[in-house]
Amino acid sequence: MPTKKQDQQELRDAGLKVTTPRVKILQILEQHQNSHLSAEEIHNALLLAGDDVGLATVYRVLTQFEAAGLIEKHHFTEGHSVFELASSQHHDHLVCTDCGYIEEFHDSTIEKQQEKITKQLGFELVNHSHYLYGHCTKKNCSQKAKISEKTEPVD
Amino acid sequence: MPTKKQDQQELRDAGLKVTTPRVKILQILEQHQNSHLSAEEIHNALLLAGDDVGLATVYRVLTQFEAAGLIEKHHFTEGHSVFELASSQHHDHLVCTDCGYIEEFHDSTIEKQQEKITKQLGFELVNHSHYLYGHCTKKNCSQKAKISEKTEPVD
DNA sequence: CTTAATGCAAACCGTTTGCATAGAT
DNA sequence: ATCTATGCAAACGGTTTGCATTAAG
Repeated sequence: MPTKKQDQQELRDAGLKVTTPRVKILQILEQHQNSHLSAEEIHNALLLAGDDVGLATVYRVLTQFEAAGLIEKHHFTEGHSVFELASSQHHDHLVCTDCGYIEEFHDSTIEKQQEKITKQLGFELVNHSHYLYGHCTKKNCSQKAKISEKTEPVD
Repeated sequence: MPTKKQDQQELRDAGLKVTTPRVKILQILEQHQNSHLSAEEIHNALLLAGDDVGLATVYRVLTQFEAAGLIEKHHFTEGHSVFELASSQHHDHLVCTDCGYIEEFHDSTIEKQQEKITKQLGFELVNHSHYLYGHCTKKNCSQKAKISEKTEPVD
């Protein structure tokens, strides 16, 4: 986990002024390296930690972080953005539609195919978004599913 | 292009009552087979054709069509859904970030890799969403980009 | 005739923005 | 001291919903 000094330097390196909200938000993201947090979740985490940052500021800071390449924004589900610290190695996501569990993957075959397809169709590839949706086999998955099922009995 | 009778039968086969809005919307989608229309674009097309269907109905019908498997919903850009008639063969999309031009592609190597990855990580694959973003080389691409720039004076 | 579909307007919800104030350099 | 960042509340934009009305079977 980076120190506060390191965080401050990271912000400066990204061309951003060091402000309390920016440092706090960066810390939250670092403390949840393996999660994918929404703006509201980050906001709640800040409040829990006793840091009164406005939700609008959270959105503004996240936008700046993304522009600076510090974080990545994803859209696992429609109408809901989540964020994660940009990692050195690119990866895509596998999402369990029952419990929301996220697995990250990197597949060089797919990465190469994407380039190939794009070139073939006369495009220059810049970006991609690739999500796989399915059912995971974690032992606590069905439990979670039951809890979140509001409508019907599971069997 | 299917006849009105065929459209009506298609609706019945999908388990939907035959109503004017549903037939009209199905027709719009058929007339734009190669496009990817937003709810609002469909609504405008209806109005242009002299059919007064409410926007709320357009959304409701599209939701039903999707549930019935008649159409697919896509999210090329955040906060904006587009729809296309479900085609017999699965495909993914390549999007030009300059002019919005969409190219469809199917790649069996990628499809297989997806299954492989999913299985390997202990998931059962149900769905995926895969968008490639880049610059196309159509001769009218840059023009279109200029036209769609809202920031500059039009005259 | 009964039940489901539509139109309208209001609600929704995640996100953005205007403006006055606080804070960083 | 200057200029940018923040907080708040209000606006936004695509989508959904409640309710009275209309149309399908």
